[in-house]
Amino acid sequence: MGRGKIEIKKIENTTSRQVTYSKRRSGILKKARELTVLCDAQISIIMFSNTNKHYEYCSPSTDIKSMYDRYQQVTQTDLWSTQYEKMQNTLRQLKQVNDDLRKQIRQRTGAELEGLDMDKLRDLETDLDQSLTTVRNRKFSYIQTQTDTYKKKVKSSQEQYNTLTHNLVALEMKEEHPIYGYVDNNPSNYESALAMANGGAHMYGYRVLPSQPNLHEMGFGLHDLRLA
Amino acid sequence: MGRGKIEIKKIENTTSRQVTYSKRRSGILKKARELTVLCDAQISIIMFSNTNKHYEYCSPSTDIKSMYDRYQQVTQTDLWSTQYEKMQNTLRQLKQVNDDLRKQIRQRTGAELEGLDMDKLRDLETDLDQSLTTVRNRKFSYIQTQTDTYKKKVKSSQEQYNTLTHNLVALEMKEEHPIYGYVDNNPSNYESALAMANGGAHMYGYRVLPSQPNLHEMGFGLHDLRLA
DNA sequence: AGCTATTAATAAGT
DNA sequence: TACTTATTAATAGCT
Repeated sequence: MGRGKIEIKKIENTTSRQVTYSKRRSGILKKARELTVLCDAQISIIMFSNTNKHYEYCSPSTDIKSMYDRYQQVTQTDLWSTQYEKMQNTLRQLKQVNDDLRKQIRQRTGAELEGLDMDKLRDLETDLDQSLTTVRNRKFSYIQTQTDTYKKKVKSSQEQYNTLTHNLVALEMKEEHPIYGYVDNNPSNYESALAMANGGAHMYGYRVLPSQPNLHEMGFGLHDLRLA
Repeated sequence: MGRGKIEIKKIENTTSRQVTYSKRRSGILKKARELTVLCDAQISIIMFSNTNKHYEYCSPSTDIKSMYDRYQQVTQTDLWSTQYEKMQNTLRQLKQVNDDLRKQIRQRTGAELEGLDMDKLRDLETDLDQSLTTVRNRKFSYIQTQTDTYKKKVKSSQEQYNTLTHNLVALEMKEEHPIYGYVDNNPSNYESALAMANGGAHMYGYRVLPSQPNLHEMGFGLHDLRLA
């Protein structure tokens, strides 16, 4: 079809090749469009010229990715969709686990108890009770640690104070003319300094709960918070 | 090009459509082959007929997947990798959330408390305490419902018993020759029958916990389990 | 699946 | 790149 018959082999003349590429390319795309309409088919075409320009056609009722996915499904070549579906499964499972965990938490906060029978309610109660005990123990152990730390800090502070005072006195004695007036070498404000260092009871985040039966047993009642 | 010109619209006659599909399909594939050779191009074609049969063409120097990969590189459209990466992100996030939820649960059971400061410990304690109260309330409400049900069952049973006894007596009176001996029309074993129906305290899954301060406040102490 | 009249595509030229 | 046209190729309708 043309002014002469041509042999089907690579056109060596670059210009001719490009012209032919352009013409025949639009020819194919037109044919593809026509076939799509005439026969209700779905066609995806991707073309690269040897100059790396690309052209494509895809039937309007679909898109390139769908065509490729569908192709893989049909041909069982499964280059990508297995992995894709595996991921989707994992995703579904993770979401399920997520929901389960959330429900567990909700039940642990006392919500959604409707589905639980007596045995499960009892187990949950026991569990929560034990957990509460553990958390309380932890809290009091935390308080004790903090208390010990503050005790040490106060002691260290007093030692430092004593040393400084001692040195100051020694210095004054040596220079034989006191610079500063009277210095309280054995301060009676020890107790109040201690209280400040402790920062008051609120520093331990202590809060009176409706029921704290362990408070006494643990030996950490409010009156015990003062340092020995 | 044919015995007559045709309009480009869907061919309604199924046979004609399939014939035309077949002819034009091979036409396109031939054109694609020719273009590949003539112009040193690379072409990938995937076609689906409306009967779901698929045909493809791909230039011999490449393959379909490469073509689609190259296409998405060139067009920056990222056919699948965006989706793929999105999924991987979602997956990572879900895993993280699950881990967090698990940690939350572990902390609610009193484990892994090391990272919590005083404020958080106190909050957790308060929370657990409230949850425990809720679960206990639920348990006791469960017990009450069960108790009510049993009460009704026992009453209904007694009414039935009364009716039967009454009928039996009436029957005996009518026939004037008692078949069975003395019948307890007003049984004194009501209380014990009730106890049996209750199945004893263990039926409620009642268990004495180390501390149950709410037991009394709720008015459902052990001594209250007997039916009024 | 073939046949062939007819239309469509296109090679070469402008 | 676009238009023209002689020529070949594709194919519609038929068998």
